[in-house]
Amino acid sequence: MGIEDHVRESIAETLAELVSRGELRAAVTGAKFSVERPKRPEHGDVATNAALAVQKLAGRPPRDIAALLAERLERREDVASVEIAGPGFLNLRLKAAAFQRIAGEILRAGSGYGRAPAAVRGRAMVEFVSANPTGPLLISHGRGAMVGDAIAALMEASGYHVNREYYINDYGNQVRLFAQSVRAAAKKEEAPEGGYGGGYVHELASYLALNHAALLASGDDAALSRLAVTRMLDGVPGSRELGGIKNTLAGLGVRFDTFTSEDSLHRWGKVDACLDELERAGRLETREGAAFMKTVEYGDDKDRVVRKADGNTTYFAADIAYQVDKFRRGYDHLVLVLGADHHGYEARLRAGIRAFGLDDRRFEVMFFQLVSLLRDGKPYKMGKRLGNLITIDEVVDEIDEAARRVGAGADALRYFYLSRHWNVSIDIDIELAKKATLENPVFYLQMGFARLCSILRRAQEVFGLEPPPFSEALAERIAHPDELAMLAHLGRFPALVLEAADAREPHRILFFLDELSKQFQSYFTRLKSEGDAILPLASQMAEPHWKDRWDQEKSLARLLWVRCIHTVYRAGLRLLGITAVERMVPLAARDAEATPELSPHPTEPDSD
RNA sequence: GCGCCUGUAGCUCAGCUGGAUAGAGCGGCAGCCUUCGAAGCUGCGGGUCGGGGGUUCGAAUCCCUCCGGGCGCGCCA
Repeated sequence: MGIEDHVRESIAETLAELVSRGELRAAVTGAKFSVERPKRPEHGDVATNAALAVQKLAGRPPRDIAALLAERLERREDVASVEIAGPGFLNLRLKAAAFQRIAGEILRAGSGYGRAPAAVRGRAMVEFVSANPTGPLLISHGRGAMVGDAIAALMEASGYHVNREYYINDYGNQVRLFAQSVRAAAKKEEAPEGGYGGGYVHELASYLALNHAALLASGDDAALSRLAVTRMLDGVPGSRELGGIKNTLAGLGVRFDTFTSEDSLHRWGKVDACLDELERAGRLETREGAAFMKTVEYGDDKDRVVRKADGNTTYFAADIAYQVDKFRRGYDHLVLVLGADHHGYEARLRAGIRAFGLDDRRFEVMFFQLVSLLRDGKPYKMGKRLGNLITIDEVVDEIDEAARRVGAGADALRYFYLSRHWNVSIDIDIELAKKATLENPVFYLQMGFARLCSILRRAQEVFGLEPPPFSEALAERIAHPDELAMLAHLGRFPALVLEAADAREPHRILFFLDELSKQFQSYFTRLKSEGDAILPLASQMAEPHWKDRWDQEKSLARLLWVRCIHTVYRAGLRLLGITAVERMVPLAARDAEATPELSPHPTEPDSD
């Protein structure tokens, strides 16, 4: 439990005491109030508006209530002093023990710190990406992938059982057109009207010409489109340009539990069954030969066609069948991550769900805004493979190469995609993402973690010291104001994970880590300017009898504290899916021309 | 025209679901540091929170209205 939660509990108890003594009305016990770490140090370690928040329920002036609360709070174990400020704020100063206790909580929980017990909040499905399998993943799909994955991870950490699903749009006109485009390319003909062009179509065509010539010649569109879709998803052997959507996603660290095919919904008769059900319920109406679903009755702005005059069902019909099927598969909660250009869909989907008597409060749609790429502040221009469209693979490869690390591109994209709320549009500058300098926030964040690792490594290698287990005696030596402030920050992590999960806002975790990183850097510099250090410096060890002057207990206490930061830092990075790099590439090696090949950097096993 | 998103420092964005003198990064200026790991640290300057009205002890946050930007409004998927 973080500092704020402890204090909140104390205040709630104190309010209850005051009620039982007849000082306040009973109504105040349920009141909401804020407890926060104030921005200004003169407002104490924690501040609360409790007296202001309950004034109406109590029917007394806030400063009177504040005085009652202050008098009693001051007697509590962790509280050093209480001050009444302004209209009735309470500013509390806490004893060091309140902060030190957090270290014990972190070390006891280890890598599970901040995670709720598994699967206590029910089953959720997060559907994301679901890009048409008629082309490689583009840069804007990447945002959906990262946002969806991070939201799924957050929901898991907050106690949901989460299933990650990709819906494959492998039915209907688009895939038929795709197959026809591939066949045309194989014959060196123009793509059909509204069909697909681009280098990858030709590459796929020549692969099929070599390996499936008969099928190409057959005129069997259905079989050809099934094969073409499979190759788009799984890739064409030996082709980087057609590496496959699933491999692109794997390279981004995004894994799906299930892939559901639209075509299979049709084959299993789920779409027809869904329409029959609507028909029987009187939700359909035939107009000019087409079947309309009366979605207006459920809040849509116009009725929608579900079966066209030619007898074919629409995409919308399949989508309703799909959402309903998700609920029937037993999910309590559906999350759908879509690009902003799909927002027109929400009302009709919601209407469809309600038409089936399902509670659409259990259906959530998140529309992420679009992404544009820059190079040195100017619009990105690269290969003409897809005209102006940029694939994720291209960008990932370029960053991996610059950093000489497989995974660097994925980390950079994760960072930039998750560093902003998903409802604002973003620009990503690929030149910035490639830099190994302070300007690049991804580098800063990963370096911060590597430095913590390095301190722990040095402790072990030079001094044979492991971070010790938690003990109160040792924790009492964690006394530097910056150290205590950082413990308070770390203690907020579990509550933050819950807040971020419930708000579906991964960027909060990222901001937390940036702040953590900055705090440590600031501490580290300050410590040095105070002539202090976590471990003896090389210059000190050069002096005779240096060991006699070394306060080893203090070093141990600080190692314990560093271990806490390390634990939370790693947990945060893992939630975001950013690699916790234990050692950065040495600059010398980076500059050397001798090591052109890319290799993943060895990381130590997770020992939290 | 209607619907969704959005407008906060020169730029890019946070702002803990209504709290105190609105924050961070980058950029600018002034000092300091030269390393337990290389991202340095500290301070300063920078704001009608798009405009106007309302709700209340209190509004960047909630409501109304106007203005600007993005996206969407197919018997396409």
